Amino acid sequence: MGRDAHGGKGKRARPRVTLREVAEEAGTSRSTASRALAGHGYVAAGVKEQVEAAAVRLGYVPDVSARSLKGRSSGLVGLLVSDLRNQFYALLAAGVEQTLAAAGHQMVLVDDHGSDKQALEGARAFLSMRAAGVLLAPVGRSATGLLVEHGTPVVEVDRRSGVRGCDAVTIDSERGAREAVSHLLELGHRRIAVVLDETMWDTGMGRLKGYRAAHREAGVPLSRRLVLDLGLRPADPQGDVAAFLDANPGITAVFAANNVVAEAVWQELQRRGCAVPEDCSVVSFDDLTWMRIVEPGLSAVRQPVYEMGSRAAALLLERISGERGRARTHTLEPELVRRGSTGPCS
Amino acid sequence: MGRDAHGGKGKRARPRVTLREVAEEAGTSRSTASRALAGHGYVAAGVKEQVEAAAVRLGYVPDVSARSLKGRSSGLVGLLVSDLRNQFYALLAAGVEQTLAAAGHQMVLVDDHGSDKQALEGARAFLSMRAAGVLLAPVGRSATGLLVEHGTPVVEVDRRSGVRGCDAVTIDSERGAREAVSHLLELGHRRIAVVLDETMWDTGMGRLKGYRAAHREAGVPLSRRLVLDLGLRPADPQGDVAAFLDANPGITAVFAANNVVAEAVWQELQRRGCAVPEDCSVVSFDDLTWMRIVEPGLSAVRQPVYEMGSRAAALLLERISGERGRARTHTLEPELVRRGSTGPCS
DNA sequence: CTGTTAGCGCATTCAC
DNA sequence: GTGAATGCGCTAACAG
Repeated sequence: MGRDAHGGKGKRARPRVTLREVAEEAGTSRSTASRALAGHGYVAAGVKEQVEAAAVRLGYVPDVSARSLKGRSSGLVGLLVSDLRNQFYALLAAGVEQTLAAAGHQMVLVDDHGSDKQALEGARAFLSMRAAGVLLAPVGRSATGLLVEHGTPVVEVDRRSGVRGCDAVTIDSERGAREAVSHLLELGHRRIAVVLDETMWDTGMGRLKGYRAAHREAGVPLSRRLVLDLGLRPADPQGDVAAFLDANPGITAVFAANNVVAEAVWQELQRRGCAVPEDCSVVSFDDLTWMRIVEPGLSAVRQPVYEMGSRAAALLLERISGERGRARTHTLEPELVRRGSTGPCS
Repeated sequence: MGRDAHGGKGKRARPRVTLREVAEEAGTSRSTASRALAGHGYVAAGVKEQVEAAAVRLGYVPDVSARSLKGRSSGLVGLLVSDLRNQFYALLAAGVEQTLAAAGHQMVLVDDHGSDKQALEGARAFLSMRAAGVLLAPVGRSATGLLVEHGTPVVEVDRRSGVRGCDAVTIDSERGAREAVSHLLELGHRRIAVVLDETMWDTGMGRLKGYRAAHREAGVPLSRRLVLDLGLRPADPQGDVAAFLDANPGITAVFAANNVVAEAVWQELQRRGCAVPEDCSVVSFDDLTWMRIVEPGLSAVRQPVYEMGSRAAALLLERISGERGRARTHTLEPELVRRGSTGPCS
């Protein structure tokens, strides 16, 4: 009894099998064994098999610490997101992981909770582990800056920090927003509210611009009173939406700039018994699971989030394998999905 | 022109600042610098400041590869999940990340897509990077087995593989299911279907047991015909549910064993215009965002998923810092949340 | 309290 | 083709 269930890192842990032991088992030198396993350099075919067999027999697991100390980098790739609980980022991470794993890389996931300071810490951690590259949705310039400065390949996702020297994969927010709002305008709506939680990034600002552009195109005047900026991480988003709707009774449609605000808007509309789309139409930017499940379905601008993750990862992999050209930005196209939440203005 | 936007790993990358340079800058030896920065061992207060200042001035970033090569492990902690796109796992990961980050550890996230083979590869990768510990939702015994065998602390989450020597954090599936189904029985339902996607783990089997136990307690006979096992990753879950409902017209309530099957059930009920709860009541095991947003709200057994992640991480951290005792299993309690989707049997 | 010494496990010259 | 030697950056004994 009381025998350690856990080897922990203590005495019971079977000591690590090293290349040296594999070499001995195979009857070669360490360097030959190394070449045999790595596949580089010249090794006699027979010897190669011997070594591989020995490695399997002994349960050899290469040590990336040693390898990356010797070489340039660990195979690790960092991913920095703002809120893993937000399904948007979870899907992004899933896309990234998928592509990375297929290429034999591992993903180190750090959540900065929207704080630039934590992002910087994350970046430092990536540097510390000699990450082969980093993907991030910037919350400031510092993380990207530090990484680029140290020569770590960086690809920004969703937003761009403006730091020079890194690739990016984003979505055409303005265009998506324009389509969504044009859709509402075509349905006859004239007092359309836009709800956002920031205008400091291309995402929020782009969506606001698209909202405005659609109005201009349709010759419909804009009103500042119809813009609600909740700010990042609002204490009571739904309450803010409620107050806003109370103060602007003429609103017949709402454009929600992302899934977080869309949720607040939807819930508030439901709470006050507002019939959708009869009393008020709604469109969201960002199309998540719940939006196709609710009744009526929520019309939304679909972002290919998962694909954005894998594209970004693919771009990064190219840089990691030595691609040198100048910084590229891939812009993915969003797509308006019309469902039941948008109807003609009554 | 065409100056590399990317330093890549090539020439433009500023060479890494090493401890040696910090030591030179501070006018001490490498070991003193090391001690000063690490905080262990004796260092004169003044010298410590000197070294720290030098480190900051030079932008020193410690190299974990070197550190873990010397010591026992990198600070990395692995997390292996079955499907990051499933919000359940995303929340779990978020909880894990949060707790790990607070303790200064990084999380390496691997998605095995439910394949034991990929899980094993992931485990090997964790071994390779000398992970300090690993958290996983097992899809077989091999990953856990390999890890434990090598002395890596392991904590299983959500399910248990049965491999001895590792801690676990799970949810009392049986109890949660029993509550959910008892709730339906109390409402007068007598033909209650249960829909699952596996019965090979404590999760699926536990929920089935709970379903049965509730019936026994209420003295209501069981019928095999009321059990639908879709199997993991069914091609057309909604279609299967449809066929099942067609074949069993007497059903007045459905208990969905997890969020994935709940979605299929819900969508199918909607598609066929079945009024919830008037025509059919529904309860889900697992309470996700969309379930509180839909109308009527979906009654669900809430699992503290995020907390499960952080508890598991906390347990692992104890092991990592040397805790030796025998394997522990923490069982978290689920909680039935009654919403509009459950009503009296008509 | 501090510096010197000695590897951690591996990949890479370079002779053979 | 192969093996001996070297050092990646760091920390943990040791002496001083």
